[in-house]
Amino acid sequence: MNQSEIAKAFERIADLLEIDGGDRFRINSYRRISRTIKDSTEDLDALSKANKLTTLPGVGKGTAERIQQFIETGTSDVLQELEAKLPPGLPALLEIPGMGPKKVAQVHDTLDVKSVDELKVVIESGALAKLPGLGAASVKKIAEGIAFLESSGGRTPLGIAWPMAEALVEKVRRLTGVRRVEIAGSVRRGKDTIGDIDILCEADDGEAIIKQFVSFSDVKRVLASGATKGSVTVERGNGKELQVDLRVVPTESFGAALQYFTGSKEHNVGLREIAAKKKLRLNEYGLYKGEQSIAGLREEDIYQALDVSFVPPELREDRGEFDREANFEALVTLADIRSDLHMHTVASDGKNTIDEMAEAAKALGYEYIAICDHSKSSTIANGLSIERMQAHIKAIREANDCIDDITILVGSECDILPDGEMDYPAEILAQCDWVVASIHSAMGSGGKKLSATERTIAAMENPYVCVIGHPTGRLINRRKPMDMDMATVVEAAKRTGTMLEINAAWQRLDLKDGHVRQAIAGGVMLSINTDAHHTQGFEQMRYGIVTAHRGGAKKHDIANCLPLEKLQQRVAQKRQRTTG
DNA sequence: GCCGTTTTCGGCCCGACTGTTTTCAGTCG
Repeated sequence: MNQSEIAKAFERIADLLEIDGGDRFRINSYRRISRTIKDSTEDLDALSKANKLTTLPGVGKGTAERIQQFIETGTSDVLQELEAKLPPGLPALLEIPGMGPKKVAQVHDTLDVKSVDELKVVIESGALAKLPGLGAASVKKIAEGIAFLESSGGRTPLGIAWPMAEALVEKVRRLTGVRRVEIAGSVRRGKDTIGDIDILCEADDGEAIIKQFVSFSDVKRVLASGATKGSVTVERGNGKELQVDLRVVPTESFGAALQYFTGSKEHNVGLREIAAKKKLRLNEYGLYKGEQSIAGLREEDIYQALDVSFVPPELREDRGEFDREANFEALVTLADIRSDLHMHTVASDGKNTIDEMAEAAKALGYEYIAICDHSKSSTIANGLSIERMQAHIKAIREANDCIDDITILVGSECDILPDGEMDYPAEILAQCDWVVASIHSAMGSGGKKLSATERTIAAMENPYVCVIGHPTGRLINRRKPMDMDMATVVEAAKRTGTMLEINAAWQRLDLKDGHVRQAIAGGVMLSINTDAHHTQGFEQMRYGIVTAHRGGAKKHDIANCLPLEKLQQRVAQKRQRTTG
């Protein structure tokens, strides 16, 4: 059983235990353990063998034994007991808005409902509405919950949700009486996928604002409409719906409310525990000593009053951000970015010319860029044959000679072939200033071929390979990451002096946040690139930046924050080291 | 289940909303 499977197993234990009416603190403990395992960058197997599992926060003797059991046997006594008692489809019922553990247990115990489909049947037959404590309104809510679940299509990619949130913020900002509007929730935290959009608004007459909000033209359904909170769904494409919550608060609570509604829930629990230890109470209206508010106007004031560092939104996930020595001040910013080191032109599958890409990059204030068109094996992407590549190299050099104030580097996004060889011979790669090596084919390679990890390491051994492009190959909601041993990849990257890419395209965000953390901990340099296929593609840099933030990346961890000469030195160093 | 500069046992975050009740349990964030 791998790490993420074990994390899911603990989540399942928690779900089943909750339906079974178990102790809520014990349930909470299992959920916390699931998250700890999911987020852990340490190798669970190694920790287990070294008897060091209990060094993980929230993991005691009992859990350590259970983890060991999962690793060795793929299950555990606790899980087996619960699964023997409750049908496997029950936890899925918890996903339905309006259905909690108590109602799930109730429909199972009284109506023998074991799945979402069986729940639909008892809704239709009217049996559900006859249960004690469940009236027509509750049943309607559950039916709508099922409909929403089926139409929502899971979580929304950040690249869709963020622009939508910005557009909604602008609409709210124009309403009369609105003083301030901010995006909160997981969009503000820059998570790669979003459950719903949260917007916070400062105004006096909440009811009037909410009324206008729920009647916006793009609203499909109104879920709630009160004096301080409105909840609606909007279309997000393909007939899918996305929930949007708007909350209206007074000036003196805006900071506290922004902190509260930004979350994450786990971060907030941690912060409130810190408050409780100081005999203070923290809620969405402020930080209170008895009845007296001691902070609430600004978000920063809350953290300061609790004597912890102000935590950037992207790092509010209860992953150790309250540590005393945490230093968030130097996190990389968009202004630190001097270049984009992965982009395509019309030579392969891009939409713009070398000149157009360079001019657009210059307009963004970049100092240098690397043109990285596809190599010969990427035939679908119109990859360049050796002859075309030779001509392309010449064209890039000429374009560079004709433009001022920006340097255009000759680059290539060169395929890593199934046998681990590069798609171009050394003579071609040696003519490049910058080589991105990527896997585009045989991603689920099995049989005699090398594993994704082995292919990646083989590429890193090549002296001309500067960076591994979109290392895991995932496409959010569309393609799973390749089965890759990131600890081994990070170690090899460090050893060979190869960088790893944070591909900023919102469909990828690859490396993802946890891997970014892992790479930085391993002393590996990263490069945040947009993989732009047209000039507007450069705008995706911000998705890469927030992903880097979530991994705790500082300016000095990012290659494209370096002055050009420093970057060139690094490239030269690797060539010397591995060739010579 | 875990955990300890108030604790090795008794705690473990906070409030709003909703629906079905007549004082609150369940759900949600």
